[in-house]
Amino acid sequence: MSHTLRRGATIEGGLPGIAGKLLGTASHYAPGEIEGSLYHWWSAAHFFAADRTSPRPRYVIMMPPPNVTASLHMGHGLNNTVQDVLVRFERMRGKEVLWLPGTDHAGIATQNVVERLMLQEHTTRHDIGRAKFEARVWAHVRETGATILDQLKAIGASCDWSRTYFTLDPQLSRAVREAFVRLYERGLIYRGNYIINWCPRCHTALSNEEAEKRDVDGSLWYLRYPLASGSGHVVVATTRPETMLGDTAVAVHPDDARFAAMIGKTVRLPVADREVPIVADAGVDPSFGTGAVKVTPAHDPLDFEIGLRHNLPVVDILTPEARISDAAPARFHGLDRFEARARVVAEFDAAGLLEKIEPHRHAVGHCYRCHTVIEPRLSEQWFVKMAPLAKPALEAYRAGRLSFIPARRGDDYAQWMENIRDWCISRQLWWGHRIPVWYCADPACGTMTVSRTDVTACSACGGDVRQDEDVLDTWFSSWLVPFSSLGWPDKTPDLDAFYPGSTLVTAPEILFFWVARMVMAGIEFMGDVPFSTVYLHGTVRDTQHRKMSKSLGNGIDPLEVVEHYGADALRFTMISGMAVGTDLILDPDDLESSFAAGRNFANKLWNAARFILTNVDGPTRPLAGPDPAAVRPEELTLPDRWIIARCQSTVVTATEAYERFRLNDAANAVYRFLWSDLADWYLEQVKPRLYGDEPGGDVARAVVVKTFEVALRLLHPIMPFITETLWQQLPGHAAGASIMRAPWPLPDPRAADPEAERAFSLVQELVGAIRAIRSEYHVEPGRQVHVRLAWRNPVFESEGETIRRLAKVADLRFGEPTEEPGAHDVLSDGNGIFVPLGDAIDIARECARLGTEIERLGKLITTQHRKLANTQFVERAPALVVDNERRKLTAWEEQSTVLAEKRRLLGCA
RNA sequence: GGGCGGUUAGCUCAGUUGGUUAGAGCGCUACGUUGACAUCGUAGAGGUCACAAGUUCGAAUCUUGUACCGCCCACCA
Repeated sequence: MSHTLRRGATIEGGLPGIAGKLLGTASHYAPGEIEGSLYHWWSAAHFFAADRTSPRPRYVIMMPPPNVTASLHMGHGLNNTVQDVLVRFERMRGKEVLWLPGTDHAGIATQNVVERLMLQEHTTRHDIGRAKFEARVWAHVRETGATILDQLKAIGASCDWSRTYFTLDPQLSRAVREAFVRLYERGLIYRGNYIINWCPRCHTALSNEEAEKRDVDGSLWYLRYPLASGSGHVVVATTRPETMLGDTAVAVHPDDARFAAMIGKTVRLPVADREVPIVADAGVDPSFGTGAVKVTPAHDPLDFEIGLRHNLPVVDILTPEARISDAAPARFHGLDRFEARARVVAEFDAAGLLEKIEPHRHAVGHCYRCHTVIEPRLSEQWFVKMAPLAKPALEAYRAGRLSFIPARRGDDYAQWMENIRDWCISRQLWWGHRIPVWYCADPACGTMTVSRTDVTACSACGGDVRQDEDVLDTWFSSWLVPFSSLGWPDKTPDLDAFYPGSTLVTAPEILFFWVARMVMAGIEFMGDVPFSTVYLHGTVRDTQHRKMSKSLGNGIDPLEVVEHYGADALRFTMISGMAVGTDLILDPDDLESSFAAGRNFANKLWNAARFILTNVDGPTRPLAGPDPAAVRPEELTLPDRWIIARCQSTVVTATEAYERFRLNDAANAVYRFLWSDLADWYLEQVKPRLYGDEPGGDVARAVVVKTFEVALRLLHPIMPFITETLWQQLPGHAAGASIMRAPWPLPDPRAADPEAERAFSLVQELVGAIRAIRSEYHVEPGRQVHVRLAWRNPVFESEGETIRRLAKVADLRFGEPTEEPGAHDVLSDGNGIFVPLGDAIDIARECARLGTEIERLGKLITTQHRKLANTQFVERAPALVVDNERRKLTAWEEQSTVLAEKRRLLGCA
């Protein structure tokens, strides 16, 4: 198999700093000395780069672009490790892989960061003006911009860095304008006055998705509005009493008999001292509060609609800072909304108009960037009409062109699409893509020009124009990334080669912000979904299941983990610790408990490789194939056949697990093979042959190297550094080749060998049983014991040497009943084990031990008898199951008989 | 308020169409420096699978209910 280097790159003489390091070195793997130079080599050899001219099938992943000002946290670490695992897997499987990285300009977030910095310098963006502020942000971004991408390299991310993008790049900005203008031309973008989510701290509108709902313990205030006619009143319930300053009506349900007589009358609004009508509107829920609702069209979405239906005036009582505006009585001017709330309530109370206060828990919107309580506020903004975009995006999902892992996330997607609401895309920020709309300066003309290119004169009258002050929602550029990053709207070769992509890997938080919108944009602008599978992985949380965050101080710094444990340990922990649909729980106060396993595993591999390499000199024989030097089947010992079969089954298990995104299963399968099967058993078993004390050393070497090498390939996507390091040391591949581009191991059905697996597992069982007896009776570690087995078993004869060595047995004999004192046990096939221990044996203890075991078996046998005596079971259960149960019973009975006989021989009471 | 998940060993989690004597890693206990590895080896302790009822020859697995935890959605002011 050839390992083609990209773009003619060749690495002369192997890897700098790695070759020759392995042998004769310390017994501890030192990732820090290796990872950097390995990554550099991979990168320099263009192993990460995608070749658009390649005839191979494509595999494309768009990295969720981190915020340009972000620095790496565990969430990024997890997200990008998952992507890297998939990408490395598919690369080895022969796909032409593009993993495209980029950064997001992150409008609000970045602007906030820079504004905070400026605050320390005692200046604000308003002091320096828009142009200078933009320049200031650019300077900041340029300075810190690539930080997070560089940090990703430390965890081994194999992105195609040559194609890295930034959402404010000229090319992507052009795409944004193109998308805006096209949607505008299709009538899907409009401008209008609606109630939007307003963040009083960021001074901008937010989309519905950006308004984070949180349950808050508030109150429901019952306010009495006296009827203007003089006698009587109506009581309204509200969670925001201060908004009554902007009330322009009271509404009741048209069918509500309690208020029928009041409809059409007016109330005298206390505090604000205005007269407002009582109207009937079907939007009112008669069962909530008093059934009468105060109507504040400027500050509530439902009230706004009621206002439209009844032609009510709109009184905006709030400034952009959420202070009371001059639309309210003078004594309220400038009060913060919460101060005003207290003051309004106090005045109602003083006037005897506060009916009651009830505690009330309800959801309140918070800004997703700064967590300030959002104010619903009437405002003129730009919107995208979403229903026409959602329809085909929903159909694509229903038609199976888009699938989710875990599958139930598809329900969330469909539900959101079905209930889609228009997207408010204008933001009152300075950092972002400015809205490509120009207004004629001449009010008499009033023309609005929407343009792909900058406009300097009115398209109608040729007069001066001014551009819309607002910028677009950050997500308006992100949703185009699957194609804008490839050159759209131009028909570039990259776009042709790499759209649509394959898999999208992200956290569920941005399913609606980003994933769903990308699907809509992909279909709208490219005519096809941007990816076919969405893998939504879990969230990184602490042991109390709280999301890791800077503000909570419960974060773990991935780079610190890399420094202390190595990138492979970090990756192994994250991958093996998270199943599909579950979160990743880590303890920030105990890194050792989380990451030691990965480090230890890497170290185990390091030492296994040291051992193998000290005993392998040069190329090994092929295990199969036309090569006349190939190992012939009859040359293989039972342990050889066993480890080859285990290796084969690990290939099948791991491959399927990777394919099904069950990465933890893949990690565990390879872990178990390498540690439990290969290191604990096969390497221990094979030592004499490797040392040259026995014939067949060349076969043993071939088996060891081959199975180890296959396992390294299976593990490479998860632990790329250690696997590459060790793989480089193994014989049998071309100079300059990388495991990164080595072919994925293919399942070979001929390697399956159930007979060998069964036989060797009996050997394992016998060794384990003898060891347990040794341990139980505190036989000195160095001392050899004699072992007698009740009956002859060819496997134990052929593997006698192995058994003697691994269990420290002096001699293994068969069928010699004896009455001397010793310890007894029985194998699952009913074969009895006897270990004579002479004076070391405690007869009473041994009797008790056997008694306990017989009792345990007795219970099983009783249950089993009952089960098999049950005609219902025997008749209804599948024959295979019944047979199996019969076999179990026989085995238990045999074992029990054997143990009972042993007890008799010992003279137990 | 609606929808969806989860609850298995001290901790983090596996357990695929019901057939299990319920597993792994970490942690814990005892012993151990055997010619790869003490970041290791060997052996071991530890679970009425949240609770209750049901379906079935058989339930960790299916159904219903309860409790607790979590996620998503929602204009009852």
